Amino acid sequence: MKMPHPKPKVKRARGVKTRDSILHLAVNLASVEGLEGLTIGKLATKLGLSKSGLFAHFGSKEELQLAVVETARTIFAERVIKPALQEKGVARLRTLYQNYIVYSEAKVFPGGCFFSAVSLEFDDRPGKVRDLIMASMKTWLEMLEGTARAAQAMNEIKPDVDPHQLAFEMHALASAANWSSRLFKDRTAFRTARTAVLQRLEQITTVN
Amino acid sequence: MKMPHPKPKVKRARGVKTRDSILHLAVNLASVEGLEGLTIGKLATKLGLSKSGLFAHFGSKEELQLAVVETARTIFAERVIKPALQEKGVARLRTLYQNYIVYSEAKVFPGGCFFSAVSLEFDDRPGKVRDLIMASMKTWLEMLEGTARAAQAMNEIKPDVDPHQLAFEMHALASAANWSSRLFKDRTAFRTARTAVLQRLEQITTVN
DNA sequence: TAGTAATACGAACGGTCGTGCTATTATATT
DNA sequence: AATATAATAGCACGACCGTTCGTATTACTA
Repeated sequence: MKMPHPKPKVKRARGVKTRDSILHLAVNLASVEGLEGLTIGKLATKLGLSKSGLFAHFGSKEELQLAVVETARTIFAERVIKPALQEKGVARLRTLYQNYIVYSEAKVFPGGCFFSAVSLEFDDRPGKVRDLIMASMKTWLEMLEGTARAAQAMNEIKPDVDPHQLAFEMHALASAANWSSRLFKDRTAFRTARTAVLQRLEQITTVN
Repeated sequence: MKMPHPKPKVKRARGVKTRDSILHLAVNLASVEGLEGLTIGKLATKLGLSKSGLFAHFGSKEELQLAVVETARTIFAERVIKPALQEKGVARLRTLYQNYIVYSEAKVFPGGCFFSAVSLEFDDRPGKVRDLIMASMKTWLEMLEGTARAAQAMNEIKPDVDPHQLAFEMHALASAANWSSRLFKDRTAFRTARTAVLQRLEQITTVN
């Protein structure tokens, strides 16, 4: 039985790096032009790669799209969800919302919220990509709803409030801010959306 | 000087009819697959026309897209706005909202709200198509805002309410209902959105 | 009935798409 | 240094895209 040296830290490094650079360009591009607007040739040209070389990293366009959505998911979690987990109760809810607005407004993706852009694009294209987008959005909505429910259990939100309803409204206002800012190229929508949610929360919270 | 007979009622009838049938198919298709997903060849095949014959009606794909948006605009006005004009004050506002929900839920377009589908698709593609979509949505939002303002002038809405803010919120909730119903294929979102708006209106109206 | 527009068709164009094959280069292991 | 393996390039394919052009068909006019 052979007993080789313990595997050195990295076995393969070159491929992972280019793969990452591909995905980061792709996710930015997709937020602007959509997941279907993504083109293997265009990506390759912009990165100074060959079409086939880039293609080999994924094996199919669908796999590329899936990887792009996963990348966006990670970034979203890092930027919006994770920082809010340090808070509790209604403060966490407020922070989640605030983080989403900032994530959209600060152009973490140049085309605004990645998921707003692609979820309407793929809502009628059955397949793995649609499923993954759908699951991502479900996770987000459930995060809002669960947080609201927890805050309610802590008596920070009035008991007659429906957490599902509240989550829906918060998401609606946040999305609309993103939508308005994209279509009309004005940033005032973020403030309008923030005003709406603050007002709504004031009505239903028991603490400030 | 010649004095010809008065022009007969219709000079050209054949072309207009096929053009209409093209546009009605195209607007339905576009609500599902987007304006860029529209393909002249696909349209022609589905209608039993030749690609070039269909193309001749518009001269370019952009012109086709513009005509499609105009068609959608007309249908939207007919279905959502026009019937509400018989009402006044806050009743008109309620009817506008209700009509939008029904328009989305009843699948006037098979892909849900046409403008929700295409406005995010074209928000980063400068050109006449984007401008037309933008103008359409602006008209809609101003319709909501103007109606709210009029209702306020009639003392049916409390004076401290910002009509712009209210219009934004109503549109946000309506869009989110459309979005949720499309992505998750569930119809409960329409009820959730309706609940939210009714509740909101109850807070700020002075009449029932 | 002849002539003239309006419509529609068929074939072809240059381009770009995703994808497969084969060769070549760069890295890692022996 | 030799070799195995992973990463990238080159090239070609069939399909479909929007668009053009010349021609045939249809309908209206004179």
